[in-house]
Amino acid sequence: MSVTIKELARLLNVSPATVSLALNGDSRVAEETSTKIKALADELDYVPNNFGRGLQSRKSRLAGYLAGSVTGSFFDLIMQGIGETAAAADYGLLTGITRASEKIDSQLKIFLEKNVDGIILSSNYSAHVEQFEKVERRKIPMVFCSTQDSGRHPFVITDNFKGGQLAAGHLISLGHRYLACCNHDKNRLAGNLDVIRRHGLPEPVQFPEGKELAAILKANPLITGITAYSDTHAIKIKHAVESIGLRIPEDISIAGFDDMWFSEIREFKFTTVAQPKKEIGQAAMQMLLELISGSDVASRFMEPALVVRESTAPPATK
Amino acid sequence: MSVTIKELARLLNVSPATVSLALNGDSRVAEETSTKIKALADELDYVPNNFGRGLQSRKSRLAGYLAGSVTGSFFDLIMQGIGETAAAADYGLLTGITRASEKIDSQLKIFLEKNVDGIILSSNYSAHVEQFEKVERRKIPMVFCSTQDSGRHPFVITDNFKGGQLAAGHLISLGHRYLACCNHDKNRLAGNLDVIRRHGLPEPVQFPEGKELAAILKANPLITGITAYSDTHAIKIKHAVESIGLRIPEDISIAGFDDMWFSEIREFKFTTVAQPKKEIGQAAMQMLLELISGSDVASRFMEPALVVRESTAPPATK
DNA sequence: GTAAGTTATTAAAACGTTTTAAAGGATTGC
DNA sequence: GCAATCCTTTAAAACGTTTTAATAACTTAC
Repeated sequence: MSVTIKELARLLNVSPATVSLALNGDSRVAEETSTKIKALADELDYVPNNFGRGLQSRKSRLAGYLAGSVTGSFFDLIMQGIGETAAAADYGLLTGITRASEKIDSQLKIFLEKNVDGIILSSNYSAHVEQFEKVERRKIPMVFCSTQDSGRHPFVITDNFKGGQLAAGHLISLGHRYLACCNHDKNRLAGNLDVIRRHGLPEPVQFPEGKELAAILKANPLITGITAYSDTHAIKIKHAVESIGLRIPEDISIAGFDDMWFSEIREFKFTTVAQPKKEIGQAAMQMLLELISGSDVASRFMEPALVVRESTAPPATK
Repeated sequence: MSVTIKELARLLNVSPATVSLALNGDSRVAEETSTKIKALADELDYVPNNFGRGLQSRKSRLAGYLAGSVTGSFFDLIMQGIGETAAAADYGLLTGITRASEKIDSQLKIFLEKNVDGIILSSNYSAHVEQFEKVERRKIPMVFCSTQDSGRHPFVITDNFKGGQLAAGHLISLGHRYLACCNHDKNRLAGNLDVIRRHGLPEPVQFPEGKELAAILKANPLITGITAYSDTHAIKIKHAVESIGLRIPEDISIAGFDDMWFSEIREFKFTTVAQPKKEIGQAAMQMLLELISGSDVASRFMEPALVVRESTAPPATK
């Protein structure tokens, strides 16, 4: 089959130990021998066998990534960030994309069987924490990516409080005084409220569910600005607004969150708070690697950025 | 660390061989012994070590998946299909999401190191086939998923010819006679042309690039229907159409392809040809498993389905 | 009561790597 | 010239599993 250390050793009349040492750059092996060995390894296209290696080192250089299905480019870019960082560290990324909780179980089983050195979790699995017990019992390092854990594991997440401040702050700076916060992320909402209160503005209407939005807007004609939980959510809000004959941004300004690809197309032109998606993925993997190497790791908050487009404008003078 | 076969053997005063045999359901081991062993394994949460196993079997039960970054839900669902099918067969899915060709190299290297039993390729890497030479030299089974290979490897793909027929056929059945085919997929275009010619209609304008669409529409006022390469592409076409003051579908009908999530929202309501994305992923993994087990595998064409929404309507009577 | 056959178990080798302790050979210091 | 030191190499064990061939303990048949 493929060439092994033993084979290289045989061909060069040295011992397998020497070959292993040389290939791992150990300074004990003579320059000349080392060069010779590396040259042959290169020529014969030697690839270290991960089984033999893992059996010995008890490390797989494999990371698991578990995520619920996520539409849009959000998941895509995070995963790309994770994957590229993993690859740069010679780590493989074992992925399980699924929302169904029975499937999560089987994914975790596979992660264990394949001896992943660590696991990154996106999306919120708090509902089935018991399924992670086995993982925890094995003390496999875990990092939460774009979700916040209850405390046992480090996480990386956009600074949602600051993001909430950016969104509401932008609306306020345009002159809006009566806002509605359509935000079911606690921290984003807190950021909204913080800046609203700082400016001494009236308490905003809150409808985390965003359901009866049209009715609420009708009942509160003073409202001119809305913070949305996400850009996807902003689409629904836009529909609700338009359904009662109001225009964006002339009558109502909407600030989204995430900066998805569609936010910049003509139909939407959403002002939004961009999340550094790829960087989040990179950070998550970086943190996992550190955890694996035994270091302590602190959670990280990533910087959000305001992107102003055309869904926000100064309120009409009434 | 975690419990091993040896440990189980020691605790039960049997040999490791017996434990292994029992756990693998070999009929040679006595019913009673087998039950005892399985019970303890269960209790102590035994997980077979993939290194030991792989070293012996030379199989990793790992599949590689390489894809370019793809926006929207397309990639997402395909990957979910692959992953779930893999998990059901106790296979782990090693993923590399990247477009950059240097990164592809490093991903493939990792696939080799981790001893993947097979590889699924999405998106088109024909540009750097030389990088796959090592993979081919090692005779690692490969399946192309949603791309077509030159012939050496089986693929699974939507029947694009039929999809093209569906799109154009739909426009024709609405009464359109002068079409434009904005389709840079050869087979989809061929499907378009086939049905157009069958109906004896005039040759359509073709602008695979879709660049100067506005100008072309102005120059050809007879055109009332357009087939788009994808739904994403349909957005651009819609913009071009609207930029010269034409309305959809009153003046121009557009048929998309893919059935992405955004195609059904109010701003678009695209009539489109749906691809069975998840099924494509499932089929790809299924095929790979068969290839791994040594069977011969034929390429598969998956059935597209027409989804009629509001971007198409009968042409205005002129 | 022995031979043949059946059933259940096991010892040992193998897979490919890393690592430790030891050994061999050369050089240096005195 | 002998011991101490250094540099390079290696033998051997270990990691956890599977598998093959052998062994042991029983039955059954005659």
